[in-house]
Amino acid sequence: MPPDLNLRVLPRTVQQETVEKLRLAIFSGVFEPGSRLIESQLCVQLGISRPSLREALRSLAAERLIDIVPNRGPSIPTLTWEEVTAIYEVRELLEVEAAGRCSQMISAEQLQALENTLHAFEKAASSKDSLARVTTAADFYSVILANCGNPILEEIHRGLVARISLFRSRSMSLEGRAASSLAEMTEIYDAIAAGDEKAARKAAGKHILEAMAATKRSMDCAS
Amino acid sequence: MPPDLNLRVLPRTVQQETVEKLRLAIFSGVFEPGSRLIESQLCVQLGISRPSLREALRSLAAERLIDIVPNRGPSIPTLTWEEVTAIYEVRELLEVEAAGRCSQMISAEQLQALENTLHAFEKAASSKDSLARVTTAADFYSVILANCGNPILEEIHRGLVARISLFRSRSMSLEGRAASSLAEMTEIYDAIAAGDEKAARKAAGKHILEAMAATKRSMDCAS
DNA sequence: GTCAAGCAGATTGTCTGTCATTCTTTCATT
DNA sequence: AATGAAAGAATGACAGACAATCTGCTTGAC
Repeated sequence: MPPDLNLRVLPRTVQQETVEKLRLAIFSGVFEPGSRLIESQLCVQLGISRPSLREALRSLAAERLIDIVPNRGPSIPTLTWEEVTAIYEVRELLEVEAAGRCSQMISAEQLQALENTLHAFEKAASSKDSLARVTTAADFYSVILANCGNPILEEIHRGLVARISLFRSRSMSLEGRAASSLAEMTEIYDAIAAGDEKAARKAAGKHILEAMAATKRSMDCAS
Repeated sequence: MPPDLNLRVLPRTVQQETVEKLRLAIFSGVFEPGSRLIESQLCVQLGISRPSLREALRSLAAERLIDIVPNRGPSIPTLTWEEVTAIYEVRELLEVEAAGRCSQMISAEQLQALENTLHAFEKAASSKDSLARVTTAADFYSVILANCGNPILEEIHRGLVARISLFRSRSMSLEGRAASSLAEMTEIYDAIAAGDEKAARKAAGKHILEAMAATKRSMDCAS
């Protein structure tokens, strides 16, 4: 018998669902950055009690998806360019490593899955659905991170990407960014498919730098 | 006037203090790995109400310092060797990068602070206080991470180190580990003081690998 | 007219108490 | 000895309440 067979059926608690709902809401930009979240309002909107909501908010605060200031309550963080840069820099570290490892150990089946996400992004890139562009691009990374052999790397990467999801959707909407992004991602895929670790790392690094530059352009426009 | 001068006096809430108390308790091994935390017991011990405690527990769960299974409640995670390895591997990524950056940008003042932590560890290494050995070693890294120019790197590193604090204290108690650890840390310090980025990265990488090997030895002993 | 002081409403921090649901353990039965 | 059921324990969730704090607005003074 496998030692840690995880057959336990996890009942979904109100708190859990609330965390996920709010996380999704934050991703999709329902809340303006800097805006405050009023507990009583959220309770009504979500149809839950205050204790359950507050527990969910503490989880999100620990993930850095919201800020909580004592006696002022939760609010959506307003990231500065410095913070966004810092996040991109760590993402670069993680993704380069993950792409390199992935190229050495990915299975044929998972490689096929990676190709599928790439095609999905290709389709989304030529469409007008900006949300689809971001999610399909995220799926592409997810497959890479899931096949790098290090679950911690994956977990931390997911947390970082979540924190800058808004900026990613903005930069992905820039003229021509989706197209060049597709080219860079294809390069990463080709290197991984060829099992070329060095090329995979290089392509992943280049992709992040381009994404960071695009984000900066979009931030300059906005401000 | 500085734009984001942070003068706000942060009132300490019960929830916050509870998180810190519990975090410290987990670090110092008050709870056995795998043991369950009973809400009602903790409430009495900490002198707080259940809602406040539950909020604190959600924060700790998001930090991965405890596990919470629906309808079973919180417990101290039991890390497998695979997970510990994964954490060490990411730590290596982060610390090597941080040491390299630090060597290029640390101020004279902070370099002095780094030297002080090294001396503090030297003193602790020759003593019998195993807790002091771990905390002073952690202080040494903290200074490096605080001076790498990337607060996100620092934040994530802190989170990872927290998750394996128990293992670190165990491995640091191994015969001779403190001494060799001191030698490796001195090497890191010298490279940073000399502004030699390549040497700093190399020394930091070597130190982590040694620490990981020591942890593995201590885990093999225990099991 | 402008600025400061103070007041009222809104919001959060925290607690008590309650109840249903789910686990855990013990005990009895086969 | 293995199975099954029942009692006890613990968690998930809610409602309600009250003090402390913050926010914005009105009032008053210069």
